[in-house]
Amino acid sequence: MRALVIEDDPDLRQQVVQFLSADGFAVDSAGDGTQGAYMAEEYPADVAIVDLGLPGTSGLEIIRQLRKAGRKYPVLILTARDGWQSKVEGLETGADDYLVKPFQKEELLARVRALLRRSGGWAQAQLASGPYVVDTGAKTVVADGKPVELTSYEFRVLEYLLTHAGKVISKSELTEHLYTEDEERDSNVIEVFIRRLRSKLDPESHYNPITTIRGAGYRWDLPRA
Amino acid sequence: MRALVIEDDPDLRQQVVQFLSADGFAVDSAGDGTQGAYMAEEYPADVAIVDLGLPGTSGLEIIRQLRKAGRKYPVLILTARDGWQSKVEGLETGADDYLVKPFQKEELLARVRALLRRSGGWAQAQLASGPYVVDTGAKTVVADGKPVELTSYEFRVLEYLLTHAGKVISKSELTEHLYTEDEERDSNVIEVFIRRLRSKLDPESHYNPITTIRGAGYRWDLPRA
DNA sequence: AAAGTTCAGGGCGAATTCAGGCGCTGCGTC
DNA sequence: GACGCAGCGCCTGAATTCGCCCTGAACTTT
Repeated sequence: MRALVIEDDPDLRQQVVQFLSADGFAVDSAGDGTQGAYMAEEYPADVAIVDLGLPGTSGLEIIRQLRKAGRKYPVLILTARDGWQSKVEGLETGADDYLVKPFQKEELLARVRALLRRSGGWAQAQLASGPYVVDTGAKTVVADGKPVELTSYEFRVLEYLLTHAGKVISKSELTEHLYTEDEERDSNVIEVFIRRLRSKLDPESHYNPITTIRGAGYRWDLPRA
Repeated sequence: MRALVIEDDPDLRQQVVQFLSADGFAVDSAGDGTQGAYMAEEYPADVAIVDLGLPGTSGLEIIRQLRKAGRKYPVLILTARDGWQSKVEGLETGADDYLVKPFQKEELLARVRALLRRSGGWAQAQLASGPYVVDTGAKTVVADGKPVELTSYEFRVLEYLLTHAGKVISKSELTEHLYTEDEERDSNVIEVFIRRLRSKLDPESHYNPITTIRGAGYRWDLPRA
């Protein structure tokens, strides 16, 4: 998952980036509204965290532009305690949730995860599909009741596919959402991760959860519960 | 475990902090409601002890804010004898237990431990998992019926992992909950404690109670009884 | 003296790359 | 329409790289 952080206070921005990275996000960040607005339109993302009190283009303006440009991903806004009334404006403008500063790491992560689940159409922390149960919080996967050990990147690929179940995801889309550096690498990492995922999730080829669409990408084909 | 103490009487506050520290808690404390409310939102904690009769933001208000902000950890309220009716209000507001002043050290610790156990999903004083029995009150550990000698910090690490059995706990989360100073240190203390814990708990590698999830943290993997 | 912390070296698992092979797909020929 | 061929994309197993974590021991603090 790829997140965009727009926050002017360098310390706070640094912290938020750190939290998200540690939780397995690919993170882009901007320190002012102008740069933020640019990134919001240029870069792919799955969620944005935007401070409302920004120099340059205001947070509200960013959200407006972002929605106008057709970006559908959820936006979490950060507000100062005394500026809580602006949150209403923010939510009306198109933000999806808000968090009052100061806040705790766990709180931020919980909200972000909740937004992502909602945007994928889920309400709970555990996602079930076919014989699989994926816990995005605990980062565990269970197949037919038996735990499956996945490495960090394997889990991220699975998570992304599952969040977009039924849709074809291209390899470049996966790369963009899993890695922060947006250099298109000449590599087959994704293919390798797909292979490992398949062999770990379905060693005996009973379900074949991931089908490959030649020339287009991959698709998670099991119905979600 | 990290506790937050909010109490205006300096002597009593000092005492409570002392009790908890001596029992192995990392303790933050505040002398008035305003500061307390701030800390409640700013710092991570596993339990809070709040006096209801506070200057500044009232104790009830703190609990309200705390719950509104999504903090799930248990709250123990302190009430004066003649203000016992306020305890009802407190419990309704979201506190989990109460203690009437004056009280004894043992009573306080017992209640706090009970709350922590309940929040972790247990009802009893002794926690059993695999061949291990951990007594959080007596701070003793038994493996296969034989006592295991742990140092204070080793015990704290074990306790935290066990309380969150099955969940991946990052090194930074451990640091946050074991130490009061929240500076992120460039150090490998946690790794060292993990190592010592492993060698003491399982010298012959029979159970491997703590698995490391590379890049993410550690997880207590034995089922709890 | 015991517990806690730091340090440096090395091991090992995860991430990435590489090279070879297979299978789809489109096109040309019969 | 059938067949064959060529090209590209994907699969796959193994080699290589990279850096996190482990480990033993020295150092510091209580």
